[in-house]
This record gives sequence, structure tokens and C-alpha cells, in this order.
Amino acid sequence: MESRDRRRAATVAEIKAAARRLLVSGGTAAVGLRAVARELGLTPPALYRYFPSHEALVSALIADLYDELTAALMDLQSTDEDDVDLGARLYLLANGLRDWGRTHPAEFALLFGTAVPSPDAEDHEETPGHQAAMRFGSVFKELVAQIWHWKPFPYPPDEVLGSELVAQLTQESEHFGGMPAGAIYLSLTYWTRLYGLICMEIFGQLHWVLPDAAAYFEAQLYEIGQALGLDCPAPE
Amino acid sequence: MESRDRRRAATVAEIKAAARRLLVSGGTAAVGLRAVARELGLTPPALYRYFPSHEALVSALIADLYDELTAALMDLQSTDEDDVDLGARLYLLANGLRDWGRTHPAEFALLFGTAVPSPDAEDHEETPGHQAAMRFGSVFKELVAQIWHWKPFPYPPDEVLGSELVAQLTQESEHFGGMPAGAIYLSLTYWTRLYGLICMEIFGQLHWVLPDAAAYFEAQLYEIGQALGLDCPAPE
DNA sequence: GTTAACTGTTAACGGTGTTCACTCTAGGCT
DNA sequence: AGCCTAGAGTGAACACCGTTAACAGTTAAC
Repeated sequence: MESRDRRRAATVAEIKAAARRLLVSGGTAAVGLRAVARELGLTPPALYRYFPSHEALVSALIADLYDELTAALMDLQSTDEDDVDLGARLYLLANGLRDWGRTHPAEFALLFGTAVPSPDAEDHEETPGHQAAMRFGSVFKELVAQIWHWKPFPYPPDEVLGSELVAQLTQESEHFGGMPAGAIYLSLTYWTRLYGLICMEIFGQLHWVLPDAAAYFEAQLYEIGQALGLDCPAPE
Repeated sequence: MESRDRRRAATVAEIKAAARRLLVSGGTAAVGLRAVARELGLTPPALYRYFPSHEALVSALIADLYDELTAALMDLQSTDEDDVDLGARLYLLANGLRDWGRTHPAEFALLFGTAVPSPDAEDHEETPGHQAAMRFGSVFKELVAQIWHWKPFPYPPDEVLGSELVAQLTQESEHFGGMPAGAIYLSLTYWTRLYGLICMEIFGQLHWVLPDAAAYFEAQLYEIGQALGLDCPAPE
């Protein structure tokens, strides 16, 4: 005899589970409102008791997937001892993100394949999906800040970056544990290269030159780790 | 009294022009078959005389856009003298690609924002869009090969790349003017970083840390140019 | 025990890509 | 010149989509 809100929460979970099933089996386009209703043996309008629109349903799914990915990456790091090499943790994070994308291509495409809405819509900054994405991003930011305070790496001086870039980077310093602009620049470069690499591999934009991007990814990972003063495992 | 095929070709061009108008004004989702027909004052089934499906229409538009982008990048290079610094050409290419994306965000999203179909569908490798994408890619490949033969740059030895990666890269050597694996690796790194960077900027995945990615792009461009032994204009 | 909130239904509207049967016009062939 | 066939375009229809409105049954709360 579950209370009403419990039943409601359970139904919401079932809806999202059905949506995800459709996403996995048929890609982003397959997760339609009517299809989800069909999956649950409901009529389409019934879903409007739980989500105000189809887009809201998809957004909720996106938020869930972000949180799942975030959790997967976090407990991938916490499995080892506390005094582990932080560089190895970053290596685990990078490989964990890639692996998640490779094992969940449909979910990955939903999270990172669609263009982010323009940032001028400032009223939509509080969407649950956006907040979940922020939590996901801070996993990387916090680890990088830890690495910096653990073993500071050499970074380019402000002169070579240019004052405009330094100004923007300094503004983000609080989110990076007070790191200097040059160190934030290197961290951002790490993220940019990692993210771009994984997206290109999973979205198939690397197939035309590399049939299997694993070795290339490994080499790149070694390269970008070095820039942060880390000794990632060298290939071969 | 234009011949029948002329009239037909003209109509095809009008259809694609209308599709593009819709793409620019309303994004990828706005270029629907019925909307295109409406734009031309036709009924939807009429378009099936020119394209077998909606997807084919979009594919044709994609191919056109690839060719337009390719042409824009090519005559961006050919505007200067023949004995110009080839490094400057690569710099122009990189900036040209970014500028095209920034001035044509809807077209850019259509070309690079949707996931590429899986490569296991080998029968769809001859689609006009795919061929146009190949032509686009070879602009970069050919310029890099020219640079290599013009002023060979130092490259990592096979040992640090690993035999698996070297094997894959060597297989692509013919498309890169006979360059060694390490040189192809550096070129691929250049492309990967450039491509990833531009996609992230235009798809808004850099907004959360950099309000204006121009300075960051400039710094990155300088960095990746150096890896190819080029003296790109330094920032500031 | 009555009442109000909640959950689900059916019917319908406007939108989409697509197919079929039909008309009409213009070119090619004898 | 005259048929006649291929091509271009139309209207009606189908199956799908997201969404809304009006309605019915159940269930929790006062």
C-alpha cells in the first residue's frame, strides 16, 4: 500500500526507463512521446500527468544520464586507495569517459551530440539537465585542482597567452581552486582535447583515417597527461 | 525555350535554395519536405519528382554545403601568391574553417552536428554527401602533405607511438604524400584539435568556461602550429 | 461520507513524410 | 502535322507525431 507520491515517483521512473530503452534500441529519434506511452501500455495523453511536454521528458532523461555518468566516473576514482597517484585518477577518468561513451553510444549521443542551446537564454540556466551537466563538469575541474595542489605543473606565462585570454581564465580561477591563468589554460587544453577526441571517435568522424581509434587515443592521452606533468602509462 | 533537363536542373537548384533558406532561418529541424514545398508554392508530392525522399533532399543539401565550404577554403588559400609561406596557408585554412562555422552556424550544425552513420553500412559509402566530405577532408590532407615536403618537421619515432598505431598510420601514408607514421600522427593531431576546438566553440560547449573563445582559439592555433614546425603568428 | 485531487481515458487538431491515382502539358517520333 | 508517351504537378489519403480538451473512475483527505 504505497503512498500516492511513491506510486507517482515509481511511474516517473518507469517512464524514464522506457524512454531509455527506446533510446538504446533505436537512437535519439526513437524516443517519442507516443512510443514511450506504447511501451508502458498507456495512452499518450497520460504522460502529460508526469511531464509537461515531450521535451521535458527528454530533458529529465538527459539529467539522469548526466548523473549516472558522473556517478560512474566518481566511483571509478574512489575504488582505489586514498593516497593513489592523482595522475592515475585523471587517467581513469579519461578512460572511463571514453568507455562509457563506447558502451553507451546512444546515451552519449543524446548528451553530447545535440547542440547546446544558445547561452543568451539565461532563464533556462536552471534546467535540471544544465545543472547535471555542471555537476559532471565539476568532476573534472575538482580533480584537476587537486592535481595542481598536489604537484603543481609548469605552465605558460601570461605573456604567451595574451592579456585577453588571461583575463577570461582568471575569472574562472575560483572554480579551479585558485589556479593561475596558465595552469587553467593547460587544464582546459586537456579537457578540450579529451572531449574532442572522444566525441570524434564515437560520432565516427575518425573512421575515415583510423579504423580503430584506441591506439591513437592512448597516444594522445599520454601526450596531454605530460602537459600536466603527469606520467601516464606510456603506450607499448 | 530551355530544354527539359535545364528546367529540371533549375528546379532542383530552387528546391535546394529554399531548403537552405529554411535551414538558415529555422535550423536543421525547420527544413522539412512540406515546408520546402510551401516555400516554392508547390504541393509536397511534387518534390518526389526530384528527390526520392526527404532524407535524400537533405543529403543533397549537405553535399552542396560541403562543396561550398571546400571551395571557400580553397580560394582562401589561392588568393595569395604561389610562393607564400605554406604555414600561413594552414593558418588561413584553420581560421577560414572557424569563420565559416561562425558565420554559418546552421549549415555547420547540419554538416558536423549530426552523428555520422556507422561505417558498417559499407554500401552507403558512395553517397554524394560522403564523397563531398572526402573532398573537404583532402583539402587539409593535401596542404599538410605540401607542408611536409616543403619543410619537413620533426616527428615522434615509431617507438613512442606503439606498433599498433604506427601500423594504422602507415596504411594512410599514400593519402598523405608518403609521409612517415610519426608525421601523419602530428598532422592528425593538428586536425583533431582544430576540429574539436571549432565544434566545441560553435556548439556552445565552451561557453560555460569561456564567454568568447577567440583568444583561446588563437592560443591553441599557435600551439598546434608549432608542433608542425610552423611559426604561426603569436598572440598579443 | 462527502469532496476534491489525481490518474487515466477517448476524440480531436494540426503537423509530418509518403504513396497512389489522376490530370495536363510539352517533346520526340513517325 | 499528329499521335503519344514521358514528365510535372495535383488532391486525397495513410500512418505517424506532439498536444489539448472534455470526460470518467479511483483514491486520499477533511
